[in-house]
Amino acid sequence: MTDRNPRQADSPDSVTNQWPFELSEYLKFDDNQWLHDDQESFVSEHVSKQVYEANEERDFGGGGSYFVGSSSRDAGNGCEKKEIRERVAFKTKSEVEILDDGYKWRKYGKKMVKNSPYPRNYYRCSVDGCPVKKRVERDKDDPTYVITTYEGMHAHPSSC
DNA sequence: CGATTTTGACCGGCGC
DNA sequence: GCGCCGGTCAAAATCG
Repeated sequence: MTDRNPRQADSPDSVTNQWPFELSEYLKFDDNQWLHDDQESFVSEHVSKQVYEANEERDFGGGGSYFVGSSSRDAGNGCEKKEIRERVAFKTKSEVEILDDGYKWRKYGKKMVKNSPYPRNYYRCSVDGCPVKKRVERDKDDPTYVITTYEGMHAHPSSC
């Protein structure tokens, strides 16, 4: 890595905090199956309508953020310690896919997707006990956009 | 020196 | 049964 933002890795306060980006859209699915064949079209359309001011300078400025959530089938369960697989898809406009959200990520794989001429990067939380995984992929239609998919919740202290 | 990255290969699941 | 796809791990190399 070249430079890591001076953000804290696991602070009791920052964990509950939100990302430095501006979340505008928020979608929620149960057993979402996003990222399919024609899914790309619906994403493009959705994101297209979400325009914002040009705030990106060198980091990402945030703004057009797309979000897709899944899992959560049992109602009345906010904090579980089982294998909760929360999927959070995030579309952000940035040139770099290494968006530092406050955690340390260790890349563990790169794969080429058929739908996109760009490779997909697989990241994982370097913190021990953190089953959180991150998937970063570039948009096929808009290379300026990066789709970050978070999987799982941080198992850091002060989380529940 | 340690941590992290990189590429390739391997594995499991699913489809046909 | 085989092929394909996606995902993960591994070893080695590199950076700070």
